[in-house]
Amino acid sequence: MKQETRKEEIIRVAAKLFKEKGYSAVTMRDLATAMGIKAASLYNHINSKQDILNTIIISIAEEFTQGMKLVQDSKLSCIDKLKQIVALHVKIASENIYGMASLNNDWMHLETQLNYYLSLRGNYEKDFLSIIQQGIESSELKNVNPEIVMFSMLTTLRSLYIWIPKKEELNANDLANNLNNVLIHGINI
Amino acid sequence: MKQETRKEEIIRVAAKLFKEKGYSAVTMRDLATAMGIKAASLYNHINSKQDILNTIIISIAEEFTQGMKLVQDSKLSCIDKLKQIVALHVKIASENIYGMASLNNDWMHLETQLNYYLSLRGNYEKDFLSIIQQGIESSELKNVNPEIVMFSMLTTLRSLYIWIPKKEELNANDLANNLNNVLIHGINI
DNA sequence: GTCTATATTTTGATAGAC
DNA sequence: GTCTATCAAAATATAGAC
Repeated sequence: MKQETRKEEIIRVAAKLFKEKGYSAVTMRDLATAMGIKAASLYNHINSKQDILNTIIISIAEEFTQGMKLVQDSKLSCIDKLKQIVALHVKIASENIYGMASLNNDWMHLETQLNYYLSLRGNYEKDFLSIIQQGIESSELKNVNPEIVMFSMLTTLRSLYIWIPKKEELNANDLANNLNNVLIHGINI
Repeated sequence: MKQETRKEEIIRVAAKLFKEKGYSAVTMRDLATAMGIKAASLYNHINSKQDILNTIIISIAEEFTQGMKLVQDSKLSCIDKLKQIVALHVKIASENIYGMASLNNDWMHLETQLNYYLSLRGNYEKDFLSIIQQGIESSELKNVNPEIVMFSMLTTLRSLYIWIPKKEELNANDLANNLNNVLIHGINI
């Protein structure tokens, strides 16, 4: 278990504040107070507020990109690939509740890294859609609108960070299984 | 067709800017520029930035509350009630793309109206959950986790404002039908 | 209904002492 | 690694002329 550096601690606390009020509404004084120090002291560890946001968002976005690559390279059926994607989201969201909020809500406040983030997101969605389309072609999935399926699954998965903290009694495995049932098999008899 | 007042125009333009950058990141100067006037002139029509947010969010939240009441008072089956809720979200989101963004992302910046908003939202979710639970009891729905079903449906529906503008070729009816299929009947064969 | 001018507060960030 | 002191810019909002 690696010891958390002061810089990492600042980023972790910042992500928590960003989740509660959003990047723009959190001031460096808010962050300093939460750390128990003065605002000026933050700059001994980080370069700027913007740098904190970059670190939070890009690290998670790259984690998703890596996870999607593993799913694609696998020889799984389409439905099993979708289940792997559900598990990927449950895992990342569980481990990074606060960061997921910034990824979802504050990506537009990225500056130098905005285009890089958008390219990662665009590719992720392209790959996701392609899995669904293959499932329809191979008759593994119903002939549904693939974009609506992706939209529905992805918004649910991207919002897990809101919901996981309210349901601490569900472990990651149970949550992923329940989500698979609901998202893939539907809810009617 | 009632003529739009200057105040309504300001609120409409503000909602559009709030959607793009969030409430906190939009300045009164941004809003004034978008209106083609100076910031000070805004205050001839509105009391404060906060008042704009109140108006945007509370009006939509009350619209949802009203719609849910109609669904509850109906004698429809559980699945038909869920379909009515889907249609309600599609309708409100279609008519108020920008306002839905504030409702979803900037409710925490409400001040005097925060508790009122939270009570409306809490009651809405309570009613939604109750419909799902009744469907399970009456065997109209599978024995799924009702909270996961509500979470999945509600996050998808609440995010429609992101997605509708990208799919202008789908009218509200087609979208609602497609969503019903995906959300209720699932996607696998 | 819009303007200029301005008051007041808050913001991100830096310099330099300890 | 933290502090005090401070800067320069930007924020919401008001007053009063036109």
